[in-house]
Amino acid sequence: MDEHRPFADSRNGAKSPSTTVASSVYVKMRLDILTGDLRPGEKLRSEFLRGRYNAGISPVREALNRLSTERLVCREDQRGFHVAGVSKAGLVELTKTRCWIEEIAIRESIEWGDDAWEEQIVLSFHRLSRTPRSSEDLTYAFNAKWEGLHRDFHNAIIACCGSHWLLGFCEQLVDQADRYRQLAAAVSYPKRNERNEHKDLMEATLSRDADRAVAIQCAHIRKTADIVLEANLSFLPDDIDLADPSRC
Amino acid sequence: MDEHRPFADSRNGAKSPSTTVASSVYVKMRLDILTGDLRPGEKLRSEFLRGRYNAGISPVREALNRLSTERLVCREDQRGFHVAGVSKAGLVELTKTRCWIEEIAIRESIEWGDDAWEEQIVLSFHRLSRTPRSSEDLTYAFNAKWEGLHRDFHNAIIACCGSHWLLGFCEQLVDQADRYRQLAAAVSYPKRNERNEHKDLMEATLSRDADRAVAIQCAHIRKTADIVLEANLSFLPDDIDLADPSRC
DNA sequence: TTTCCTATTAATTTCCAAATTCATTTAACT
DNA sequence: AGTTAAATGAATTTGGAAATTAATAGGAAA
Repeated sequence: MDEHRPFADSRNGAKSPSTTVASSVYVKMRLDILTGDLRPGEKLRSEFLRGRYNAGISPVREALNRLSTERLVCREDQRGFHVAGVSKAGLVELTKTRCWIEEIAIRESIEWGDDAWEEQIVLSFHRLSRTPRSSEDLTYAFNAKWEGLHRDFHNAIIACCGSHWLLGFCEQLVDQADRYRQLAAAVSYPKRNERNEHKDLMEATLSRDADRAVAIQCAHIRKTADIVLEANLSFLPDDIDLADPSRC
Repeated sequence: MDEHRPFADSRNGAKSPSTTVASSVYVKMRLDILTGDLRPGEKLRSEFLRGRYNAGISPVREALNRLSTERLVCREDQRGFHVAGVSKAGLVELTKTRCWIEEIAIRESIEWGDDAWEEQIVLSFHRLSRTPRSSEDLTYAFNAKWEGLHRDFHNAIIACCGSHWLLGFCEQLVDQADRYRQLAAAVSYPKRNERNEHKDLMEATLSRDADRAVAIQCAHIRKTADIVLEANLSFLPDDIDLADPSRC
């Protein structure tokens, strides 16, 4: 119960959509999982979360239940909740699926995108390219602003695919991929020139060259995965351990 | 608290995974939404659900939160829950997306499927073909057994696609499509010979003719959608009403 | 009539304590 | 020793009451 209802504006008829504690916990916990602040496989005890997010048990459980159906949290009846686990095999499967789904989204978006769509891509690329990847200069530190703009850019590309379902699937897969990306961000930084990759993607998209845009995007996705795989992270198992409750 | 924990088997080491009230409500409510027993757009008040499922508020809310992230229920902070709405435009978008996703799943599954996969397809087709579409003879009545076997058959086809994500997406889209199908089931029954459609799909799949299998499956999906659209159901709006809270 | 404000009612959300279930240890027995 | 059973402790799950918020109705002012 900290910053709940920061401003209850009731002057004009525009109803201010006040949020709930459950939703606020949901957003925070989701972010903590994506950044790896809550580590893969970690047990999520209600008392611990109660303290961490300064909320009661009910809103905490509501958030956990929401996250469990998006596969960020895994639930076992009568045995509570875990952060979903990760594995090399899982990353390979995820990467493969992302390439399939994003290919459709890009092709459709390029076919149906209009002027406003093009402008949004240019704009979001500009904003992204002016923001540093890391919030520190020499070492890697999570930069929430860059992360947000990065998502905006990739979302702008596929925005006109014509299916809310497809957009939702892409987002869910990006969420999952982000968890792996954060695991290796420190290792890979600053080996990579992501700006050029994004620039190429933008140019191919704006010139409506679907084949090339798809190729660039898939290479982009695979490269990120390869960096994680080649980092040989000790805490990343080859496959999902079926005895592990965080397998999901 | 009716049939909770039907048998608490603790003889052998194999831990019997006892379920929770929340999960039981979740399953029941999900089914009620898929069959249309809880109608699209309907408000879901906690008191009403409390009575309907004979449970406390906490498990009911946990079920609602789970369903809301799978887009079967739509949630508005401080304003409660609705069954997700339906519309003609929504059905068109859903159908388009299903064709995209299932095409990938079928092609991959045909590429990677083994002997056991083929046998499972034959088996599930056999079971499906021996089960009546309707649980009554002349008029349509929901037949849970047929619905289950129907899902099993289509799942068997794509089972070897190699991606749990893709399988999950297919299932989510089938869930949504089922809601539309039930809306028009009474109207379309018994106009259609679904058995032949399934037979053709099975044969194309077993002969590893991916192009044909995809064509049949997409036609299958589109035909179902067309029946719903052409039924001109009075309660099916053209587009989603943005003022309607059940829009999601 | 319309708009705005207030009082009232209804519904949602949250906290918390009791009930249930799981995990671990200890004891008893073969 | 090894296995089974009971006992203890810890964690999850649940029901309901209290707090918060939205929706509604009624009345005053423009």
